[in-house]
Amino acid sequence: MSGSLDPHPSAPPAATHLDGLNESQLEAVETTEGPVLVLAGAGTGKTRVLISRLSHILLEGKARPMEMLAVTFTNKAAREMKDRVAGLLGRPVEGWWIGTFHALSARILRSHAEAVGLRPNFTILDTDDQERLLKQLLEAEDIDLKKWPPRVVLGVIQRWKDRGLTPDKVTDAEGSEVADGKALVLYAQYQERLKTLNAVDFGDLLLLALELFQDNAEVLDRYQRQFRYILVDEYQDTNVAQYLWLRLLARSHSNLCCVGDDDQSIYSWRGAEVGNILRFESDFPGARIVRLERNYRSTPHILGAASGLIANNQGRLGKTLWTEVNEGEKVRVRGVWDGAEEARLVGDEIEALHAKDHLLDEMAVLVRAGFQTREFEERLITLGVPYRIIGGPRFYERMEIRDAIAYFRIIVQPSDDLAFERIVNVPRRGLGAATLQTVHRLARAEGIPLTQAVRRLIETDEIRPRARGSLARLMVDFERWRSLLDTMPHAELAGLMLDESGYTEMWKNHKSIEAPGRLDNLRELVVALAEFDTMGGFLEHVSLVMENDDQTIDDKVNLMTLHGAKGLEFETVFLPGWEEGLFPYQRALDEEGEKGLEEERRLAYVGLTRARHRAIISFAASRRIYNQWQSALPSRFIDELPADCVDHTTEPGLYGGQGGGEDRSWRRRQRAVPHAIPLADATWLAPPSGGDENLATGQRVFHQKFGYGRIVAIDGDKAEIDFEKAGHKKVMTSFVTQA
DNA sequence: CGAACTGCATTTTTT
DNA sequence: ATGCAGTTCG
Repeated sequence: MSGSLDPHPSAPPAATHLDGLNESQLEAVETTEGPVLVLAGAGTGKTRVLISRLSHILLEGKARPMEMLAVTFTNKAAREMKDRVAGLLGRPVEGWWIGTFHALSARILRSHAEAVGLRPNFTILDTDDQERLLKQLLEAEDIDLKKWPPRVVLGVIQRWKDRGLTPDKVTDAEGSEVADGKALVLYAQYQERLKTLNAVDFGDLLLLALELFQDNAEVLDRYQRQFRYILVDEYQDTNVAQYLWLRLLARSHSNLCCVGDDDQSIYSWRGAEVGNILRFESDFPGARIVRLERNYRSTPHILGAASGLIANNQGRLGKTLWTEVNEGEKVRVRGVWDGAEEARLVGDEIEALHAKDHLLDEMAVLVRAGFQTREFEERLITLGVPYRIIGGPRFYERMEIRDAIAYFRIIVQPSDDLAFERIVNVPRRGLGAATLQTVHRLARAEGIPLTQAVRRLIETDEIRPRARGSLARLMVDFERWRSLLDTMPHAELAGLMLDESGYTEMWKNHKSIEAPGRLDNLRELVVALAEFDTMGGFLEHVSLVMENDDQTIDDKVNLMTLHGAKGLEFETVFLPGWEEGLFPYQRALDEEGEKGLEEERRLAYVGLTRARHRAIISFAASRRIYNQWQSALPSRFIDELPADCVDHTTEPGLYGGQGGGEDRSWRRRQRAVPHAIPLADATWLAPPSGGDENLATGQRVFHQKFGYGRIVAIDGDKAEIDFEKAGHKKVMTSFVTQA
């Protein structure tokens, strides 16, 4: 999925689906039979190949759309593929199987739910549900939640699932030190609970599909016959379960085309196995390997720097990227004193480029970790340069959306205990821990869903009359809503539920700056719902597909993590924070050793290869982390960049060096006397305080984050401001400008 | 039941 | 520093 931000400007437009492809691209497209591994280096036109290949198979009449399976990792990539094939063919493609591993698995499982012990309306749990469920199990096992937080144990279970291991396949020794040695028991219990809840988690989608194929020869046979051509994008990101899934489906004909780049494998921490791509040839005998090495994106210096860097990794399949372009700037490497100065440097460069009519959209600041964006945000706000942050919380992860969805879920699937627990006392219905415990006890004793337990309890006087009344009313509501499911349009029903339950009311009465936004989100949710045929279909969409769609097309600087930048490209890329400990990240080194280092290096490679014309790397001598000043050494990755591709300068005057190509005197000194400088005093280098000195009470001002407002009071460098949209806030005066 | 307090960690992220 | 989560107190 090459740059939704900029689709290959240098590749010539194609008149037909094969026009303009180079020799190896053509080979990748035309080798339709048998296993093919396309090693697609960064910027080598991978997306074009994918699109052309799919079109080619369709146009050659080798398969109908429904006989083609195209697997991606993200919904975004799937959508892009769909759209671009449609664009190439000049018509939408109906009925083909394109989607993420998870979405495709879910689709298959819905048709064969009974075969794996589920009912077809099974729920797909989100992370929040999973953690709450596991927490209950941990508590029941008397495990210290401080020592073993649910998310850690869940992580262990997920890694097992990534490797295709059901509880019966895990060796006892594994995870024996996790959760007092009970990790495996917990895993089994967890799976048990999911079955009872008629629910699956993301890992299960893969695992159960695998189980379905393995245990039901006729089902597997059916899908093997149906999917005559299989295409996989980002193969280096597949985990073991996904690999097994593919291998089963491709077994009969082996018309399997995997596209990927081992040098861009940056997701091992979430189960991806580079080994899958490295082993492709032996896994699929007779496989054809096609290397895409001609780069259409970057200048030779950028490519040279990236290639030189990645050459330090062992066990690569190996590619040599080349380009016909032969001019361009060297990669700039710049040392600065601290993070603030780094932000100033980047900000100034952005302003300078912008002044020369470069689009802000074409510039990106790529950081190792999310918290690093803050310094740049602050600087850009001060400069009044618009920016956007890519990444961050997703729509369906917001509290109000999850709550609303829990209401929908409990209607569609009465046994969804997790949904019930989530909203039983939201809004407040006077149902406290005591009441819920009674409900739980009965449900557990009888092995029945919570709602059913509630139904029984309200017939008795086991619970206090107040709570009993509340629960009775809630049950009546559920029943009524459920009865409307068939007759009322579900968007309407959704709105009705949110109103009648008091949920919208709750946010209307909530006096916080977020409340109006939350109500907006709820409205948006209901609108989105209207586009689906059924409530169930919508829930599937929400759990598998829904994403941030604030794809505003304003001209803004892009701030994101290196991970978030994969697949994108920009004219200018800033790569700050190249310091030992931060990048490569210390923790990756501690936890994964050499493997961790290599993945960090791949991350650096990904970062560099995002740039078309300009890459600017920077590092700071001292950085404040968790309010502690730490001195830092330049990243080892900087040393690994070939000297002739790089223009290494330091701040003139600051370090005694006069800039200029190979000046390393600054580094030598740092190495000689690390930690020698009392860094806590480094604040003298901070930017001159405050922006606008003319601010006064009553003044109307603008703030990048909060919008327009009026100053109520000024206290030193802080001002209290009543914002029109965001409410009352205390902000630094340097962040506001006169409106 | 809700507000205040304390302790704690604090990469990367998709489905 | 900061924010979050879990706990404790009123």
